[in-house]
Amino acid sequence: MKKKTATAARSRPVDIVQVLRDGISSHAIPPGSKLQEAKLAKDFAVSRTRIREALTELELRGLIKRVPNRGAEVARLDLTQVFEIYDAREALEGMCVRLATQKAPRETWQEWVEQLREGGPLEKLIDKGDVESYFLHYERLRRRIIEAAENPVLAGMLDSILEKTRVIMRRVQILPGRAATGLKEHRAFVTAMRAGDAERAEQLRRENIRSAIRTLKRFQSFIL
Amino acid sequence: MKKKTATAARSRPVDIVQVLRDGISSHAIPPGSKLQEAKLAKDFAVSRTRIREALTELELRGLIKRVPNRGAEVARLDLTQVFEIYDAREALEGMCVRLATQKAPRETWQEWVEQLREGGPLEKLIDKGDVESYFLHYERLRRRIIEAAENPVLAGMLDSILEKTRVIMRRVQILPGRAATGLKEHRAFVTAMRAGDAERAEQLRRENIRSAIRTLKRFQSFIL
DNA sequence: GGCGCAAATAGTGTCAACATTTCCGTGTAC
DNA sequence: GTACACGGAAATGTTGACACTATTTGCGCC
Repeated sequence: MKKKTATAARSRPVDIVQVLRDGISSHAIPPGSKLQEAKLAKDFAVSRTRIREALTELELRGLIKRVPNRGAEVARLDLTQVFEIYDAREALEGMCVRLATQKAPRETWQEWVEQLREGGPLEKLIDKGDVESYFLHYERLRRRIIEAAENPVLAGMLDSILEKTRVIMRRVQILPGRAATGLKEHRAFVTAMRAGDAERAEQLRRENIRSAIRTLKRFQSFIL
Repeated sequence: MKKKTATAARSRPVDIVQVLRDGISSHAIPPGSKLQEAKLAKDFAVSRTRIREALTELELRGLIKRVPNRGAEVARLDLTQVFEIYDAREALEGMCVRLATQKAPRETWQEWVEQLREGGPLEKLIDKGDVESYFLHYERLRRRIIEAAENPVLAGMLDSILEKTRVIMRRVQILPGRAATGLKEHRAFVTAMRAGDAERAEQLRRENIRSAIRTLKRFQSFIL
Protein backbone atom coordinates (compact mmCIF):
# COMPACT_ATOMS: atom_id res chain seq x y z
CA MET A 1 0.00 0.00 0.00
CA LYS A 2 2.34 2.69 -1.21
CA LYS A 3 0.54 4.65 -3.89
CA LYS A 4 -3.08 5.47 -4.41
CA THR A 5 -4.97 2.55 -5.90
CA ALA A 6 -5.60 3.53 -9.47
CA THR A 7 -9.40 3.54 -9.28
CA ALA A 8 -9.69 5.24 -5.93
CA ALA A 9 -10.63 8.64 -7.24
CA ARG A 10 -14.33 8.21 -6.45
CA SER A 11 -15.69 10.88 -4.23
CA ARG A 12 -18.96 9.08 -3.46
CA PRO A 13 -19.43 8.91 0.24
CA VAL A 14 -20.92 5.49 0.78
CA ASP A 15 -18.49 2.97 -0.52
CA ILE A 16 -15.11 3.87 0.84
CA VAL A 17 -15.64 0.88 3.06
CA GLN A 18 -16.55 -1.26 0.07
CA VAL A 19 -13.35 -0.40 -1.79
CA LEU A 20 -11.20 -1.12 1.23
CA ARG A 21 -13.10 -4.32 2.01
CA ASP A 22 -12.54 -5.65 -1.48
CA GLY A 23 -8.93 -4.62 -1.42
CA ILE A 24 -8.29 -6.32 1.88
CA SER A 25 -10.24 -9.50 1.23
CA SER A 26 -8.51 -9.96 -2.13
CA HIS A 27 -5.13 -9.19 -0.56
CA ALA A 28 -4.69 -6.34 -3.03
CA ILE A 29 -3.92 -4.58 0.22
CA PRO A 30 -1.84 -7.27 1.86
CA PRO A 31 -2.05 -8.26 5.53
CA GLY A 32 0.14 -6.12 7.74
CA SER A 33 -0.18 -3.02 5.58
CA LYS A 34 -0.46 0.15 7.55
CA LEU A 35 -3.46 2.32 6.79
CA GLN A 36 -2.68 5.97 7.34
CA GLU A 37 -5.68 8.19 7.77
CA ALA A 38 -4.20 11.24 6.07
CA LYS A 39 -3.03 9.26 3.06
CA LEU A 40 -6.38 7.56 2.63
CA ALA A 41 -8.12 10.89 3.02
CA LYS A 42 -6.08 12.30 0.17
CA ASP A 43 -6.51 9.20 -2.00
CA PHE A 44 -10.27 9.22 -1.61
CA ALA A 45 -10.42 13.00 -1.69
CA VAL A 46 -12.45 13.20 1.49
CA SER A 47 -11.85 14.35 5.00
CA ARG A 48 -10.21 12.29 7.70
CA THR A 49 -13.48 12.07 9.58
CA ARG A 50 -15.01 9.91 6.90
CA ILE A 51 -11.92 7.77 6.74
CA ARG A 52 -12.04 7.26 10.47
CA GLU A 53 -15.64 6.12 10.29
CA ALA A 54 -14.73 3.71 7.54
CA LEU A 55 -11.88 2.39 9.67
CA THR A 56 -14.11 1.81 12.67
CA GLU A 57 -16.40 -0.23 10.46
CA LEU A 58 -13.51 -2.26 9.10
CA GLU A 59 -12.25 -2.79 12.62
CA LEU A 60 -15.64 -4.04 13.74
CA ARG A 61 -15.69 -6.44 10.83
CA GLY A 62 -12.34 -7.70 12.02
CA LEU A 63 -10.54 -6.78 8.83
CA ILE A 64 -8.11 -4.35 10.42
CA LYS A 65 -6.48 -4.02 13.80
CA ARG A 66 -6.25 -0.65 15.51
CA VAL A 67 -4.12 0.25 18.45
CA PRO A 68 -4.78 3.59 20.15
CA ASN A 69 -2.51 6.40 19.03
CA ARG A 70 -0.61 4.03 16.80
CA GLY A 71 -2.81 3.57 13.80
CA ALA A 72 -4.43 0.75 11.91
CA GLU A 73 -3.09 -2.14 9.91
CA VAL A 74 -4.66 -4.94 7.93
CA ALA A 75 -5.24 -7.92 10.21
CA ARG A 76 -3.23 -11.03 9.54
CA LEU A 77 -5.08 -14.15 10.46
CA ASP A 78 -3.18 -17.10 11.77
CA LEU A 79 -4.11 -20.71 11.16
CA THR A 80 -5.91 -20.96 14.47
CA GLN A 81 -8.39 -18.32 13.35
CA VAL A 82 -8.73 -19.92 9.96
CA PHE A 83 -9.81 -23.19 11.51
CA GLU A 84 -12.18 -21.38 13.83
CA ILE A 85 -13.75 -19.73 10.82
CA TYR A 86 -14.05 -22.99 8.98
CA ASP A 87 -15.89 -24.59 11.88
CA ALA A 88 -18.34 -21.71 11.89
CA ARG A 89 -18.64 -21.98 8.13
CA GLU A 90 -19.47 -25.65 8.36
CA ALA A 91 -22.38 -24.93 10.67
CA LEU A 92 -23.70 -21.99 8.66
CA GLU A 93 -23.32 -23.40 5.16
CA GLY A 94 -24.85 -26.64 6.34
CA MET A 95 -27.88 -24.80 7.61
CA CYS A 96 -28.10 -22.85 4.36
CA VAL A 97 -28.20 -26.03 2.32
CA ARG A 98 -30.89 -27.42 4.58
CA LEU A 99 -33.06 -24.33 4.30
CA ALA A 100 -32.49 -23.97 0.57
CA THR A 101 -33.56 -27.56 0.04
CA GLN A 102 -36.68 -27.03 2.10
CA LYS A 103 -37.69 -23.69 0.63
CA ALA A 104 -36.85 -23.85 -3.07
CA PRO A 105 -38.61 -26.19 -5.52
CA ARG A 106 -36.54 -29.27 -6.27
CA GLU A 107 -36.21 -28.47 -9.95
CA THR A 108 -34.11 -25.48 -8.93
CA TRP A 109 -31.10 -27.73 -8.56
CA GLN A 110 -31.56 -29.72 -11.76
CA GLU A 111 -29.19 -27.53 -13.73
CA TRP A 112 -26.48 -27.99 -11.13
CA VAL A 113 -26.92 -31.74 -11.09
CA GLU A 114 -26.28 -31.69 -14.81
CA GLN A 115 -23.32 -29.35 -14.59
CA LEU A 116 -21.72 -31.46 -11.89
CA ARG A 117 -22.57 -34.92 -13.27
CA GLU A 118 -19.87 -37.44 -14.03
CA GLY A 119 -18.26 -36.45 -17.29
CA GLY A 120 -20.16 -33.17 -17.25
CA PRO A 121 -18.86 -29.73 -18.15
CA LEU A 122 -17.47 -28.91 -14.73
CA GLU A 123 -15.55 -32.14 -14.48
CA LYS A 124 -14.05 -31.36 -17.88
CA LEU A 125 -12.95 -27.98 -16.57
CA ILE A 126 -11.00 -29.63 -13.77
CA ASP A 127 -9.56 -32.25 -16.07
CA LYS A 128 -8.27 -29.43 -18.22
CA GLY A 129 -6.70 -27.98 -15.12
CA ASP A 130 -8.88 -24.86 -15.21
CA VAL A 131 -9.44 -24.75 -11.46
CA GLU A 132 -10.04 -21.02 -11.59
CA SER A 133 -13.14 -21.38 -13.74
CA TYR A 134 -14.42 -24.20 -11.57
CA PHE A 135 -14.04 -22.01 -8.54
CA LEU A 136 -16.14 -19.31 -10.16
CA HIS A 137 -18.93 -21.80 -10.88
CA TYR A 138 -18.74 -23.08 -7.33
CA GLU A 139 -19.03 -19.55 -6.03
CA ARG A 140 -22.14 -19.04 -8.10
CA LEU A 141 -23.68 -22.18 -6.69
CA ARG A 142 -22.89 -21.02 -3.18
CA ARG A 143 -24.55 -17.68 -3.75
CA ARG A 144 -27.58 -19.37 -5.29
CA ILE A 145 -27.95 -21.57 -2.24
CA ILE A 146 -27.64 -18.67 0.15
CA GLU A 147 -30.23 -16.79 -1.84
CA ALA A 148 -32.60 -19.77 -1.79
CA ALA A 149 -32.18 -20.14 1.97
CA GLU A 150 -33.90 -16.76 2.34
CA ASN A 151 -32.19 -15.94 5.59
CA PRO A 152 -30.43 -12.56 5.67
CA VAL A 153 -28.97 -13.28 9.08
CA LEU A 154 -27.16 -16.36 7.85
CA ALA A 155 -26.19 -14.56 4.68
CA GLY A 156 -24.66 -11.69 6.60
CA MET A 157 -22.65 -13.98 8.83
CA LEU A 158 -21.31 -15.97 5.93
CA ASP A 159 -20.46 -12.79 4.15
CA SER A 160 -18.52 -11.46 7.10
CA ILE A 161 -16.43 -14.58 7.50
CA LEU A 162 -15.82 -15.17 3.81
CA GLU A 163 -14.36 -11.75 3.28
CA LYS A 164 -11.61 -12.87 5.63
CA THR A 165 -10.89 -16.22 4.05
CA ARG A 166 -11.58 -15.67 0.37
CA VAL A 167 -7.92 -15.88 -0.54
CA ILE A 168 -7.44 -19.00 1.54
CA MET A 169 -10.43 -20.69 -0.06
CA ARG A 170 -8.97 -20.09 -3.48
CA ARG A 171 -5.60 -21.41 -2.46
CA VAL A 172 -7.17 -24.57 -1.09
CA GLN A 173 -8.75 -25.28 -4.47
CA ILE A 174 -5.30 -25.48 -6.01
CA LEU A 175 -4.01 -28.08 -3.58
CA PRO A 176 -3.31 -31.49 -5.15
CA GLY A 177 -6.51 -33.38 -5.85
CA ARG A 178 -8.66 -30.94 -3.89
CA ALA A 179 -10.71 -29.65 -6.79
CA ALA A 180 -11.52 -33.17 -8.02
CA THR A 181 -12.50 -34.30 -4.53
CA GLY A 182 -14.51 -31.15 -4.02
CA LEU A 183 -16.43 -31.74 -7.22
CA LYS A 184 -17.45 -35.25 -6.14
CA GLU A 185 -18.65 -33.87 -2.83
CA HIS A 186 -20.51 -31.03 -4.46
CA ARG A 187 -22.18 -33.49 -6.79
CA ALA A 188 -23.26 -35.51 -3.77
CA PHE A 189 -24.97 -32.74 -1.83
CA VAL A 190 -26.54 -31.15 -4.87
CA THR A 191 -28.01 -34.53 -5.81
CA ALA A 192 -29.52 -34.75 -2.34
CA MET A 193 -30.94 -31.25 -2.77
CA ARG A 194 -32.44 -32.24 -6.10
CA ALA A 195 -34.06 -35.18 -4.33
CA GLY A 196 -35.45 -32.91 -1.66
CA ASP A 197 -33.58 -34.66 1.15
CA ALA A 198 -32.67 -31.66 3.27
CA GLU A 199 -31.23 -33.67 6.15
CA ARG A 200 -28.89 -35.64 3.93
CA ALA A 201 -27.95 -32.61 1.86
CA GLU A 202 -26.87 -30.79 5.00
CA GLN A 203 -24.84 -33.76 6.19
CA LEU A 204 -23.08 -34.02 2.85
CA ARG A 205 -22.39 -30.33 2.66
CA ARG A 206 -20.87 -30.36 6.11
CA GLU A 207 -18.78 -33.37 5.25
CA ASN A 208 -17.63 -31.46 2.19
CA ILE A 209 -16.38 -28.58 4.29
CA ARG A 210 -14.76 -30.87 6.82
CA SER A 211 -12.98 -32.53 3.94
CA ALA A 212 -11.66 -29.15 2.84
CA ILE A 213 -10.47 -28.52 6.39
CA ARG A 214 -8.57 -31.81 6.41
CA THR A 215 -6.88 -30.93 3.14
CA LEU A 216 -6.02 -27.54 4.55
CA LYS A 217 -4.57 -29.09 7.70
CA ARG A 218 -2.42 -31.43 5.62
CA PHE A 219 -0.99 -28.66 3.49
CA GLN A 220 -1.18 -25.79 5.93
CA SER A 221 2.50 -25.00 5.59
CA PHE A 222 1.95 -24.19 1.92
CA ILE A 223 -0.99 -21.91 2.56
CA LEU A 224 0.22 -19.51 5.16
CA MET B 1 -36.07 7.52 26.22
CA LYS B 2 -36.87 11.02 27.35
CA LYS B 3 -34.44 11.93 30.06
CA LYS B 4 -30.90 10.91 30.72
CA THR B 5 -30.66 7.41 32.10
CA ALA B 6 -29.82 7.88 35.74
CA THR B 7 -26.45 6.13 35.68
CA ALA B 8 -25.26 7.58 32.41
CA ALA B 9 -22.85 10.09 33.88
CA ARG B 10 -19.79 7.97 33.09
CA SER B 11 -17.28 9.79 31.01
CA ARG B 12 -15.20 6.73 30.09
CA PRO B 13 -14.85 6.59 26.37
CA VAL B 14 -14.93 2.88 25.69
CA ASP B 15 -18.19 1.62 27.02
CA ILE B 16 -20.75 4.02 25.70
CA VAL B 17 -21.54 1.21 23.33
CA GLN B 18 -21.81 -1.24 26.19
CA VAL B 19 -24.34 0.88 28.04
CA LEU B 20 -26.47 1.36 24.96
CA ARG B 21 -26.18 -2.31 24.01
CA ASP B 22 -27.42 -3.42 27.40
CA GLY B 23 -30.17 -0.86 27.37
CA ILE B 24 -31.40 -1.91 23.97
CA SER B 25 -31.10 -5.65 24.42
CA SER B 26 -32.97 -5.47 27.73
CA HIS B 27 -35.59 -3.18 26.19
CA ALA B 28 -34.78 -0.55 28.81
CA ILE B 29 -34.53 1.56 25.68
CA PRO B 30 -37.57 0.22 23.87
CA PRO B 31 -37.68 -0.57 20.14
CA GLY B 32 -38.54 2.46 18.05
CA SER B 33 -36.91 4.96 20.38
CA LYS B 34 -35.13 7.74 18.59
CA LEU B 35 -31.49 8.24 19.46
CA GLN B 36 -30.46 11.85 19.05
CA GLU B 37 -26.76 12.44 18.79
CA ALA B 38 -26.74 15.77 20.58
CA LYS B 39 -28.81 14.46 23.47
CA LEU B 40 -26.67 11.39 23.90
CA ALA B 41 -23.55 13.54 23.71
CA LYS B 42 -24.82 15.64 26.59
CA ASP B 43 -25.99 12.63 28.63
CA PHE B 44 -22.65 10.87 28.32
CA ALA B 45 -20.73 14.14 28.54
CA VAL B 46 -18.71 13.42 25.42
CA SER B 47 -18.51 14.90 21.99
CA ARG B 48 -20.82 13.99 19.15
CA THR B 49 -17.98 12.32 17.32
CA ARG B 50 -17.77 9.63 19.95
CA ILE B 51 -21.50 9.17 19.92
CA ARG B 52 -21.44 8.78 16.18
CA GLU B 53 -18.79 6.11 16.42
CA ALA B 54 -20.86 4.29 18.97
CA LEU B 55 -23.89 4.54 16.70
CA THR B 56 -22.04 3.09 13.73
CA GLU B 57 -21.08 0.13 15.89
CA LEU B 58 -24.64 -0.37 17.04
CA GLU B 59 -25.83 -0.10 13.46
CA LEU B 60 -23.37 -2.75 12.33
CA ARG B 61 -24.58 -4.99 15.09
CA GLY B 62 -28.08 -4.48 13.81
CA LEU B 63 -29.36 -2.98 17.03
CA ILE B 64 -30.35 0.36 15.55
CA LYS B 65 -31.50 1.54 12.16
CA ARG B 66 -30.08 4.70 10.64
CA VAL B 67 -31.52 6.60 7.72
CA PRO B 68 -29.42 9.39 6.22
CA ASN B 69 -30.21 12.84 7.51
CA ARG B 70 -33.01 11.45 9.61
CA GLY B 71 -31.26 9.92 12.54
CA ALA B 72 -31.17 6.62 14.30
CA GLU B 73 -33.76 4.58 16.12
CA VAL B 74 -33.75 1.30 17.96
CA ALA B 75 -34.54 -1.50 15.53
CA ARG B 76 -37.76 -3.39 16.03
CA LEU B 77 -37.50 -6.95 14.94
CA ASP B 78 -40.49 -8.66 13.43
CA LEU B 79 -41.25 -12.34 13.76
CA THR B 80 -39.66 -13.10 10.41
CA GLN B 81 -36.30 -11.91 11.71
CA VAL B 82 -36.77 -13.75 14.96
CA PHE B 83 -37.18 -17.02 13.12
CA GLU B 84 -34.20 -16.25 10.93
CA ILE B 85 -32.14 -15.69 14.03
CA TYR B 86 -33.33 -18.91 15.60
CA ASP B 87 -32.29 -20.89 12.54
CA ALA B 88 -28.84 -19.36 12.72
CA ARG B 89 -28.75 -20.05 16.43
CA GLU B 90 -29.61 -23.68 15.87
CA ALA B 91 -26.62 -24.09 13.59
CA LEU B 92 -24.20 -22.21 15.81
CA GLU B 93 -25.22 -23.60 19.18
CA GLY B 94 -25.22 -27.08 17.71
CA MET B 95 -21.67 -26.62 16.53
CA CYS B 96 -20.69 -25.23 19.93
CA VAL B 97 -22.01 -28.30 21.69
CA ARG B 98 -20.14 -30.52 19.26
CA LEU B 99 -16.85 -28.71 19.76
CA ALA B 100 -17.27 -28.46 23.51
CA THR B 101 -17.87 -32.19 23.71
CA GLN B 102 -14.78 -32.89 21.66
CA LYS B 103 -12.47 -30.45 23.38
CA ALA B 104 -13.36 -30.56 27.08
CA PRO B 105 -12.81 -33.63 29.29
CA ARG B 106 -16.03 -35.57 29.81
CA GLU B 107 -16.07 -35.02 33.54
CA THR B 108 -16.63 -31.34 32.84
CA TRP B 109 -20.33 -32.01 32.32
CA GLN B 110 -20.85 -34.28 35.31
CA GLU B 111 -22.06 -31.45 37.53
CA TRP B 112 -24.64 -30.47 34.95
CA VAL B 113 -25.88 -34.01 34.58
CA GLU B 114 -26.51 -34.02 38.30
CA GLN B 115 -28.16 -30.62 38.34
CA LEU B 116 -30.47 -31.59 35.51
CA ARG B 117 -31.24 -35.16 36.56
CA GLU B 118 -34.79 -36.32 37.16
CA GLY B 119 -35.86 -35.04 40.55
CA GLY B 120 -32.72 -32.91 40.72
CA PRO B 121 -32.40 -29.32 41.95
CA LEU B 122 -33.23 -27.69 38.63
CA GLU B 123 -36.37 -29.73 38.13
CA LYS B 124 -37.43 -28.67 41.60
CA LEU B 125 -36.95 -25.05 40.63
CA ILE B 126 -39.35 -25.46 37.74
CA ASP B 127 -41.85 -27.39 39.85
CA LYS B 128 -41.82 -24.47 42.23
CA GLY B 129 -42.53 -22.21 39.28
CA ASP B 130 -39.24 -20.37 39.61
CA VAL B 131 -38.62 -20.19 35.88
CA GLU B 132 -36.45 -17.11 36.31
CA SER B 133 -33.86 -18.96 38.36
CA TYR B 134 -33.90 -21.87 35.93
CA PHE B 135 -33.23 -19.46 33.11
CA LEU B 136 -30.19 -18.12 34.90
CA HIS B 137 -28.77 -21.61 35.36
CA TYR B 138 -29.44 -22.38 31.72
CA GLU B 139 -27.62 -19.22 30.72
CA ARG B 140 -24.64 -20.29 32.79
CA LEU B 141 -24.59 -23.67 31.07
CA ARG B 142 -24.72 -21.97 27.70
CA ARG B 143 -21.79 -19.74 28.51
CA ARG B 144 -19.83 -22.70 29.85
CA ILE B 145 -20.38 -24.60 26.62
CA ILE B 146 -19.35 -21.65 24.47
CA GLU B 147 -16.25 -21.27 26.57
CA ALA B 148 -15.40 -24.94 26.22
CA ALA B 149 -15.86 -24.78 22.45
CA GLU B 150 -12.84 -22.47 22.34
CA ASN B 151 -13.97 -20.70 19.22
CA PRO B 152 -14.09 -16.90 19.46
CA VAL B 153 -15.66 -16.61 16.02
CA LEU B 154 -18.65 -18.71 17.02
CA ALA B 155 -18.79 -16.94 20.36
CA GLY B 156 -18.90 -13.54 18.72
CA MET B 157 -21.66 -14.54 16.36
CA LEU B 158 -23.79 -16.01 19.10
CA ASP B 159 -23.22 -12.94 21.18
CA SER B 160 -24.34 -10.66 18.40
CA ILE B 161 -27.57 -12.54 17.75
CA LEU B 162 -28.46 -13.12 21.37
CA GLU B 163 -28.33 -9.44 22.22
CA LYS B 164 -31.19 -9.04 19.79
CA THR B 165 -33.37 -11.83 21.11
CA ARG B 166 -32.58 -11.89 24.80
CA VAL B 167 -35.98 -10.54 25.72
CA ILE B 168 -37.72 -13.00 23.42
CA MET B 169 -35.79 -15.95 24.85
CA ARG B 170 -36.92 -15.06 28.32
CA ARG B 171 -40.50 -14.72 27.24
CA VAL B 172 -40.40 -18.14 25.59
CA GLN B 173 -39.36 -19.73 28.86
CA ILE B 174 -42.56 -18.57 30.45
CA LEU B 175 -44.81 -20.13 27.84
CA PRO B 176 -46.94 -23.02 29.14
CA GLY B 177 -44.88 -26.17 29.60
CA ARG B 178 -41.86 -24.75 27.82
CA ALA B 179 -39.50 -24.74 30.80
CA ALA B 180 -40.32 -28.33 31.70
CA THR B 181 -39.86 -29.49 28.11
CA GLY B 182 -36.68 -27.51 27.83
CA LEU B 183 -35.27 -29.13 30.92
CA LYS B 184 -35.85 -32.62 29.54
CA GLU B 185 -34.10 -31.63 26.34
CA HIS B 186 -31.22 -30.03 28.16
CA ARG B 187 -30.83 -33.16 30.24
CA ALA B 188 -30.69 -35.19 27.04
CA PHE B 189 -27.90 -33.28 25.32
CA VAL B 190 -25.85 -32.80 28.46
CA THR B 191 -26.01 -36.53 29.06
CA ALA B 192 -24.67 -37.09 25.56
CA MET B 193 -21.89 -34.62 26.26
CA ARG B 194 -21.03 -36.44 29.46
CA ALA B 195 -20.81 -39.64 27.41
CA GLY B 196 -18.51 -37.96 24.91
CA ASP B 197 -20.91 -38.47 22.02
CA ALA B 198 -20.41 -35.22 20.17
CA GLU B 199 -22.51 -36.13 17.17
CA ARG B 200 -25.52 -37.09 19.24
CA ALA B 201 -25.09 -34.14 21.59
CA GLU B 202 -25.20 -31.76 18.65
CA GLN B 203 -28.30 -33.44 17.25
CA LEU B 204 -30.08 -33.21 20.58
CA ARG B 205 -29.11 -29.61 21.10
CA ARG B 206 -30.42 -28.69 17.69
CA GLU B 207 -33.64 -30.56 18.31
CA ASN B 208 -33.89 -28.61 21.57
CA ILE B 209 -33.73 -25.31 19.75
CA ARG B 210 -36.13 -26.45 17.05
CA SER B 211 -38.50 -27.40 19.81
CA ALA B 212 -38.24 -23.90 21.22
CA ILE B 213 -38.97 -22.53 17.76
CA ARG B 214 -42.11 -24.65 17.49
CA THR B 215 -43.32 -23.40 20.85
CA LEU B 216 -42.61 -19.86 19.75
CA LYS B 217 -44.51 -20.39 16.51
CA ARG B 218 -47.50 -21.73 18.41
CA PHE B 219 -47.65 -18.79 20.79
CA GLN B 220 -46.19 -16.10 18.57
CA SER B 221 -49.19 -13.83 19.03
CA PHE B 222 -48.41 -13.62 22.75
CA ILE B 223 -44.76 -12.78 22.25
CA LEU B 224 -44.79 -9.87 19.88
C1' DG C 1 -62.12 26.18 7.66
C1' DG C 2 -58.95 23.53 4.90
C1' DC C 3 -55.14 23.22 1.62
C1' DG C 4 -50.69 24.49 -0.39
C1' DC C 5 -46.44 26.93 -0.45
C1' DA C 6 -42.56 29.11 1.77
C1' DA C 7 -39.66 30.25 5.53
C1' DA C 8 -37.90 28.84 9.95
C1' DT C 9 -36.06 25.09 12.74
C1' DA C 10 -34.00 21.09 14.30
C1' DG C 11 -30.82 17.41 13.46
C1' DT C 12 -27.50 14.96 10.77
C1' DG C 13 -23.28 14.99 7.60
C1' DT C 14 -18.79 17.02 6.74
C1' DC C 15 -14.80 19.49 7.34
C1' DA C 16 -10.65 21.97 8.93
C1' DA C 17 -8.06 23.28 12.87
C1' DC C 18 -6.17 22.19 17.38
C1' DA C 19 -4.36 18.96 21.12
C1' DT C 20 -1.97 14.83 22.36
C1' DT C 21 0.74 10.91 21.85
C1' DT C 22 4.23 8.12 19.62
C1' DC C 23 8.27 7.46 17.03
C1' DC C 24 12.81 8.55 15.38
C1' DG C 25 17.01 10.96 15.14
C1' DT C 26 20.55 13.52 17.39
C1' DG C 27 23.50 14.80 20.95
C1' DT C 28 25.85 14.26 25.26
C1' DA C 29 27.66 11.94 29.19
C1' DC C 30 29.89 8.02 31.14
C1' DG D 1 31.34 2.79 21.96
C1' DT D 2 27.10 2.43 24.27
C1' DA D 3 23.26 4.08 26.75
C1' DC D 4 20.17 7.51 28.08
C1' DA D 5 17.76 11.77 27.36
C1' DC D 6 15.95 15.41 24.91
C1' DG D 7 13.63 17.42 21.00
C1' DG D 8 11.31 17.59 16.59
C1' DA D 9 8.35 15.50 13.19
C1' DA D 10 4.43 12.79 12.02
C1' DA D 11 0.37 10.46 12.90
C1' DT D 12 -3.73 9.89 15.71
C1' DG D 13 -7.51 11.77 18.90
C1' DT D 14 -10.79 15.49 19.79
C1' DT D 15 -13.34 19.48 19.31
C1' DG D 16 -16.30 23.12 17.57
C1' DA D 17 -18.18 25.24 13.70
C1' DC D 18 -20.38 25.09 9.16
C1' DA D 19 -23.32 22.99 5.33
C1' DC D 20 -27.02 20.34 3.93
C1' DT D 21 -31.49 17.89 4.40
C1' DA D 22 -35.94 16.99 6.23
C1' DT D 23 -39.59 18.37 9.08
C1' DT D 24 -42.62 21.64 10.98
C1' DT D 25 -44.71 26.01 11.46
C1' DG D 26 -47.02 30.00 9.84
C1' DC D 27 -49.13 32.68 6.38
C1' DG D 28 -51.94 33.52 2.46
C1' DC D 29 -55.26 31.90 -0.72
C1' DC D 30 -58.99 29.13 -2.30
